[in-house]
Amino acid sequence: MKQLPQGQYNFKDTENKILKFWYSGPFFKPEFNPKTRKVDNFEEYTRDSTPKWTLVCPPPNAYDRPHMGNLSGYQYMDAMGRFQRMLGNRVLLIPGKDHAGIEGEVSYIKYFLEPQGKSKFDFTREEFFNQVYQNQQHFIQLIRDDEQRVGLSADFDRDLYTMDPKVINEVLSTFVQMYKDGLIYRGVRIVNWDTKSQSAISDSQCERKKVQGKLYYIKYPLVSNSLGIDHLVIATTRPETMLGDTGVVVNPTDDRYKSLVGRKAILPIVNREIPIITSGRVEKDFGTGVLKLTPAHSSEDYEIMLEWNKSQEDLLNADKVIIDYVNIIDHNARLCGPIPDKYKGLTTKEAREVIVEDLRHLGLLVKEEEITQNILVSERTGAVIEPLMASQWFISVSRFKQRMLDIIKTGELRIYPKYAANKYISWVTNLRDWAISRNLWWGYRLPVWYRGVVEEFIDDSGKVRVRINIAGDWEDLDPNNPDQMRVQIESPGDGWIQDENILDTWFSSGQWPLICLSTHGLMDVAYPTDVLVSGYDLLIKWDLFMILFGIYKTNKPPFKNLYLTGLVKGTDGQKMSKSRGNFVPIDKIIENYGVDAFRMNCYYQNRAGRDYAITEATLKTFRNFNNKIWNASKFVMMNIGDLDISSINSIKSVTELRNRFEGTIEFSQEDLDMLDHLDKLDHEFHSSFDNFRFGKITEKLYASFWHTFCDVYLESVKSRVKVNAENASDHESRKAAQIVLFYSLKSYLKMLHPFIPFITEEIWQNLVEDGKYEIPMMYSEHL
RNA sequence: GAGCUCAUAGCUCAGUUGGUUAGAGCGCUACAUUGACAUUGUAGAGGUCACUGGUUCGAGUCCAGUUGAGCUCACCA
Repeated sequence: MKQLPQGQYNFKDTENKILKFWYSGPFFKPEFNPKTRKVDNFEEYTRDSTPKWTLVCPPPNAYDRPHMGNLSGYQYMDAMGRFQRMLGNRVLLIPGKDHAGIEGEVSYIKYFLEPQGKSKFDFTREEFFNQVYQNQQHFIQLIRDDEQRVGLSADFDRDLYTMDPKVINEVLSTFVQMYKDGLIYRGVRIVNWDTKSQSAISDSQCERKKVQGKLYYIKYPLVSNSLGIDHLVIATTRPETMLGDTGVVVNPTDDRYKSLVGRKAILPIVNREIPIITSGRVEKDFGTGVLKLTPAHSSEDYEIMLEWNKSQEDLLNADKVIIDYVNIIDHNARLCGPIPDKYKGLTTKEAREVIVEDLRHLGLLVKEEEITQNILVSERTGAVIEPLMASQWFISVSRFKQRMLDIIKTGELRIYPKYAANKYISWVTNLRDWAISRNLWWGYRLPVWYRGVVEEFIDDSGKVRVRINIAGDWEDLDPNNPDQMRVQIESPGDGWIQDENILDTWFSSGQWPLICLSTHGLMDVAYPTDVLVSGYDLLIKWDLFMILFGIYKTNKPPFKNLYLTGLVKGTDGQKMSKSRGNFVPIDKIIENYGVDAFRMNCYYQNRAGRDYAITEATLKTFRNFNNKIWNASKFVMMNIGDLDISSINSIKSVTELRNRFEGTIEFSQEDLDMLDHLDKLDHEFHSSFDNFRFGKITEKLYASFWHTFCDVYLESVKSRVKVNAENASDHESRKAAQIVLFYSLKSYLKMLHPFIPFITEEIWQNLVEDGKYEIPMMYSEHL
């Protein structure tokens, strides 16, 4: 047995050495066969009856080095991967890199173009695309280095980039197929319009922001006087949108207004007659209990319109009151449509002032109130969202909802922590058709072709219309007419123009597990994958869309277990970010404390869904722990040099150990206590991986190694192993202690390895492998 | 407004289906050690388990309510 060098544990040199060793062979490939120590071919690997265990790593954004959330997430994936390998399973962790759509484009412009005083419009679309592509290639190498550095045992030969041509082709094929299946359509619908990026964005890309606003009370006259009432007062924070009102809504149970339902009001300024309808969505207690209905510029009003029109379907034609929309805001947030000329072209902000002033002159402004409101802003650009009607591409989600809910009930998908399933269920239940086109350059361009120039415009009645110019003539675009529009990957030929938009990031990343597996021919072998690890903030974004696409393509979720990690907090307990200055850079962590200490910090006392902090105090604790492991191992190895380990090396359980030496070696009580303790710990170790309780088991391992093994057992056997065995009983007592020391240390190394692989590998190679470094310890024997 | 999570030592947190005297790390105090390890050891101080009720032989744990914190969602236009 080799002896460990004196002194403190040198994590820097050791970790570099171990990294070199791991990457000196094909050890992280599932084709690696520990029995033959050779790489099987793909066929042998897929046909082998050994259980497969597969995990797709969430691809970090390729415009920067991985952040702390990425790096700590890897630790869970890697611990599970190593554990599964130790069980003897064929393990594949598939790494990837994400082009990051809107963020990729925005960050490239911000960090590379703006410093040169340029914008993307200084280049052609192709030039810009190639620049971003090249730039991300550079980062991909840096990211891969970081991933390897923190010990991620992924198969980097299978590293996949979302802008890889194979990936692009598969993403676009899905689009074409879903279009054929009637699940993707081009339609006019209300969207969240980001005026800054000039693009629609999905609900999950918006966030709420509290602002101080004003609530304006406005008189709407009635068409005829009734029971002494000649007007209604409505309250609104957005008076400028009144030009697009197509109705007035009250709660059906509101006695104040019951008699007015079915009659008409006159919309001031434009003098349009609009019906008074009802909806349970209207709050009686807010404002005056009367809502002005602007379906084109409020998603709530849009829903009320749809519900109302649905309720009218069964009525006789004469009794029907159908509500339509009037769109009066264009893509630049300026007024347009069937409105008086004086308002046309004003921004919504300018229009608000003018209209309030005009209402005041008309004597229709009753009062103004200060109010705190939650307005919708774009998560990425920060721009205020302008809800408006637009012709966009949508995915129809209704067909997936039931199945997406069922997989929770049937247990086909398990979410950790369990309570997060509630959030998933409520999001799926309320999922609306998903707008997937984005007005950007960096991403997958829609595989949609038009026979001529296509133009979206708002007509004189406030309707959004799309027209196409074929051979000089404008006609309305009919998406079902193949002479006007086709959905396919290749251009149909000369004269066909490709849609300018790109696909939403989640459209591609939602297919990620499917694409990773199919690209590598692994759908039959590894789908659904075993676990997906993501931050809980991605549950309603990425995770949800992956499940949607998984169900679309296979009727199964793409993973059996979803482990949601907490978010990483900084030294001050706040969410970690560079701008807050509570950020410990990974380079500094590795330099000062080592990767193993960082990894322990990620697991220790942590649970699914709970935020946790990476702090220097904790890192120091685990650096000290590693040093303790090092010194204890050194002590054990110094004292068992004359023990023939070959006879005990293959022993795998405490029971087996005791049977082997039954009648030949008499273990003392302290030996037996130690062995019992290890036996229990080993059970907990296994069950903690079944239950994803990493915090618990690392805490136990830490306490057990330090306090039970070092402080109690090691201290108690010192005199026994040091004695010069002159008489037979001393000699036997010494041998018993040596056996327990060896077995204990080996057990601890195995149980600690998934979490702190570097130091355990180094000690293992010397303790068990005689310093050979031929095969990683996770393969050298099964648990 | 709704939902979720949480409230345990100075700080960060464990405490699995209720069961002796409530635990760990860091920090603090005293002492020790040339030892495998000062990145150490031994001992110690420090808690009304947010509050109030209830169930129970027994509650940090279960139930109801109150207060406070955080997160998420949302139809207060």
